[in-house]
Amino acid sequence: MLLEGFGMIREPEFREYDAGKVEEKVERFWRENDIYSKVRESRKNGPKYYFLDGPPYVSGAIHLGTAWNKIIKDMVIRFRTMQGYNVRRQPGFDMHGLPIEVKVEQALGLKIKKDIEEKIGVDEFIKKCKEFALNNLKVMTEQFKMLGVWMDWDSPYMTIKNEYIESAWFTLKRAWEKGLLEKDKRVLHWCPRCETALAEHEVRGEYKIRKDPSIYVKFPVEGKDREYLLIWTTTPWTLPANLAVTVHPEYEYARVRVETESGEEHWIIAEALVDRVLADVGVKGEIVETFKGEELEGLRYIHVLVDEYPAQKEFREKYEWAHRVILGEHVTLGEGTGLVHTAPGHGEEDFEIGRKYGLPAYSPLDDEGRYTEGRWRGVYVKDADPEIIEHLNEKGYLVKAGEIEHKYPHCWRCKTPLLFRATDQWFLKVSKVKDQIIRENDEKVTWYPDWVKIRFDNGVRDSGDWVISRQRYWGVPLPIWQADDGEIYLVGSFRELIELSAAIEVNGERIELPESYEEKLKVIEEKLGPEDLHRPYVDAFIIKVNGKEMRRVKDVVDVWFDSGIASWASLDYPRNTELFEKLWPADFIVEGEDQVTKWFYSQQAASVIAFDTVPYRKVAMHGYVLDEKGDKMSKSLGNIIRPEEVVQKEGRDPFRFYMLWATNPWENLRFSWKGLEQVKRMLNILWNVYILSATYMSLDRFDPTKLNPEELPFREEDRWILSKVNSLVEDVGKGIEGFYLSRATRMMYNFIVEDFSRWYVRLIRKRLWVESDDPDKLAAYYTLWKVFDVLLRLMAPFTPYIAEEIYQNMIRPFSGKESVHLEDWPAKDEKWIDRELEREMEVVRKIVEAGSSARQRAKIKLRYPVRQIIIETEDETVKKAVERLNRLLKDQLNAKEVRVAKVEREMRIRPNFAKLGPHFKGDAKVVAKWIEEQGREIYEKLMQGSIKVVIDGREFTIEREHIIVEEQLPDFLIGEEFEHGKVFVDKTLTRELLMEGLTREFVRRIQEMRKRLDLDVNDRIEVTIETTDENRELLQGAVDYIKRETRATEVIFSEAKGFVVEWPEVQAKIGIEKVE
RNA sequence: GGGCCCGUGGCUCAGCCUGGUCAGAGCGCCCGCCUGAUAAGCGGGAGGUCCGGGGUUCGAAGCCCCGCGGGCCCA
Repeated sequence: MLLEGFGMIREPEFREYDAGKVEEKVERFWRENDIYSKVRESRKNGPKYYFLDGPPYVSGAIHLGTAWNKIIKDMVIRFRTMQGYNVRRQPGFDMHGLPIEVKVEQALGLKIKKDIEEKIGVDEFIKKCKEFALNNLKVMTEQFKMLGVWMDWDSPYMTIKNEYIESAWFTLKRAWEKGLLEKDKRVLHWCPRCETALAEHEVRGEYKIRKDPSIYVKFPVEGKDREYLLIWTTTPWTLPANLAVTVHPEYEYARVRVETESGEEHWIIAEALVDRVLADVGVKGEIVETFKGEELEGLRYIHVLVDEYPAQKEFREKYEWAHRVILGEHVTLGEGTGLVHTAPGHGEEDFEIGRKYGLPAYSPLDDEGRYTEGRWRGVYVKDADPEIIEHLNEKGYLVKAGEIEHKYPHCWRCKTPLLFRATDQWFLKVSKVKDQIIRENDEKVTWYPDWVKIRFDNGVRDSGDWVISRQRYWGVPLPIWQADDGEIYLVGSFRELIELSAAIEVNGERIELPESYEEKLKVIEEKLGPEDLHRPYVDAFIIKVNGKEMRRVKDVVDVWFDSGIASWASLDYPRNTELFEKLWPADFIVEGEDQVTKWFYSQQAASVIAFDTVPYRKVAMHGYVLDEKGDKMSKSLGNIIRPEEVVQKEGRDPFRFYMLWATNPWENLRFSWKGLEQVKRMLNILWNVYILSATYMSLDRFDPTKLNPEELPFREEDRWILSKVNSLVEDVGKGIEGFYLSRATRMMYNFIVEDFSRWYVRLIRKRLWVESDDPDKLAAYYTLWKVFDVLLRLMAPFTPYIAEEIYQNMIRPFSGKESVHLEDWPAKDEKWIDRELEREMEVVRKIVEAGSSARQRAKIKLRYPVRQIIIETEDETVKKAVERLNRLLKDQLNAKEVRVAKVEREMRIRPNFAKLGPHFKGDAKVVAKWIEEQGREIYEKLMQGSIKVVIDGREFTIEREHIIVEEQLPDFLIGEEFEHGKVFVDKTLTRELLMEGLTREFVRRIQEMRKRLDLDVNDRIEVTIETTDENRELLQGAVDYIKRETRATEVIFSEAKGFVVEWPEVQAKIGIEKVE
């Protein structure tokens, strides 16, 4: 049975490119035919390619940045798949953490942390968090699908799964066994309202302008009369915890004699800041002496609140370095006095430097930010600020109190100003494996672009230990069990937990567990429920190790640790080992630039701790998406553009291509609707070429499989575009491989617009109009078809929909593949590549461009032929091009003749600096000046060979290339320069040329009129023309031609009849009438 | 304060690694062309201190140094 329309190209379904319609249709096709599964299946036996998705946080909505990220990933995945790899393409989601807790708290109307345990209960709270996370995952999945991203959406990795949490436990246990997990005291951001430590990343971006006190305080130097260290601070409340003053060892410091209200005093200030500080506090003074900061080390001062804080007395006695000047490189001269008030319990740098000098991290605050001792005991620290200032004033230590507006970190959730506070936390001792991380990274990881590696290494070098404990609920529970005597045990798996468990505590009731594993499990399931490694389930377990009972430390793990272990946790390792052994490490990851010191880092840190090596081989970085003006998109600016909006307005393909085209991927992308418009136009042009091709091919029932390309009479332009498309294969491949994505897309863009549509189609148009099965036409068809065959495969990873739609009609009938996405990535076909031809065609285009420009200046429309066009050139390629591609030149320039020749003319001689420079070096200017003074005779001499001249008493040899010749043209020529010479258009209009041009003017207008009447191509007409005698005379000889071209039975010069249009441009009235 | 990146016509970006072809493209603007892809397509033109200042060089958008502005990260 013969199926109509099967096995051949059909009339396209949509005449116009409507991205939405095309995409909807293709989406349906994929779904109904299960193309995605077929693609996966088809590469099942290919070499492994482990792509690892950086898990987006399940915040609920993706933004343009997330979209960009996934678009890049999808493009790479599709590309690698077409290359034959069996790509792991599992998406992931980051689902734990404080952001979700906060959302849930808000939804439940909880105000403070205690509410969670007291009002709702941890169990219920966790349930809600989980619900929330899963729900957002669903929403986001739909959004990603909407972008045409082909990943395994049915089986994403989720950080909340038991297997995943167990993987975290395993990793932490490894760390413990290697001595890389420790409990320690650290200074961290602390929210006094939420009552938890906050991670760095939670504080990031939460620095808000705030008014704070700005005070200068003088610390009396011990044993000196009226001599003080001058310090400046914006946090008076930290003064009770002051333990030292830090100066920079290298800076110059000055002892300044000042006149105060209470008399003459000496202040110590950084020399560079003396003027500014004195002006600021409004005191006159002069420098008495200067010295290096290091000379101040050890100088003791009297603590200004020592009476109010008795603990300070003890410190003074117990610690050698308490209340002394110490040295620190972190001191700057940007603000303050160059002497930094140092409270190790309240500042990160203070803590570090304090530790170096053996000072305690004194931090007399409770969880809610109130002093636990001293004069202001029970007072919230920020409330104490004014009281402390007043008190210092009374004691005479206050030099000046003012206010300052500066950036200060706030809790992103409740907007409370954060405090720095020393607390006990758990750390991964990354500092011990830093060198190993850098070594492994340098050895095994390729970075795109390469300089990101430098940024990364610097980041690693600067990083400290990793605080992984959080005093919260929704996270991986820290698998640390502790006995009353402090002994610690790390549980590495669920099984181990069960094995070690002695009892569980449910609702305050202790239930002893039986001995055997199976029985235990049964009891646990009965009393506690099925395995769920979250709180509060795990909190219930009391384990017995070394004969001691242990309970879990209540903390959860920093959510960044979750994603850090993704490369093995997503493979369910170690609960299942198969995938891990097959796939690990990941071949490729790609994320935004903020991840350099986050996910790129957390992964390497966790991996080196667990496996002594890094978990990925190739890593690429992309930038941020900004708005058109370069501003960040934010709610407050109201400039947010949602991906859905873009997809809906412009379509998925334009969006995708645009995002991979707009800028180098590692730079920030300024999202612009106009740019998107441009990409759409490109796709529209491609579509038009498709419509054109498919329309003709379907009419002719073109079948490339019935042709033998060896026998087709390809013309130069055919061979040229085939060469070009094969070169494109190479360029695009290289672009993707090197992560020069915009290079790849720009190459494609350029090919489609410039080469394929603007040039190739333009050149072959007339060949397509031939009606019979002309081999010349078939060669053009075949060429068009072949270009599509290659081009569509190149485009498939970028614009999967339009590529598919065109493929289905143009290629599938002959390829035996159901989808373009089942095709292999094209291989460059060397035998088609002809660089010489490409160069020559380039020359032709330049000549046509220059010729058109000359024509335009001569005011000769393209419709009017010109007698001749002369190319003047020395370039061999140009000469060959003009010869070989003469037909094209004549055709495109509408010239009777195109040839290479010399044009006689007047000359002016100028020096050629580009050549003079390298030859004469320092003397170039002298020689140039000399040349400028010469006339045309030097040119003639140089045509004979080099000449020797003496300038300023020195001899120089001058060559032809050292001069540039400018010329005066004969009047009938009009010239235009191009890259390798000049193009001259002969303006001479003969009667014949005029006749031809005018005839075409009339034909065109008659055609236009036919179209306005909506006549069928086969309808015959009668033409009547009223025009000037001159025109009539010219047209008389072309009547037959006009009749043929316009399908007219008669062309009569008389009163215009029927449908009449006046054409003032050609001084004529034309009438046409349909002949029945 | 430190590290890395970016700064080219009104706008978005190429070019910079491998110094010399008058500094390129698209959008926008102005002027034309084409009309058998046509509510599309094409050509031409105007428009630039290549962030600023030094330096290297016969010659710098490009290499080096110092600034300025922006981004990310770290302090």
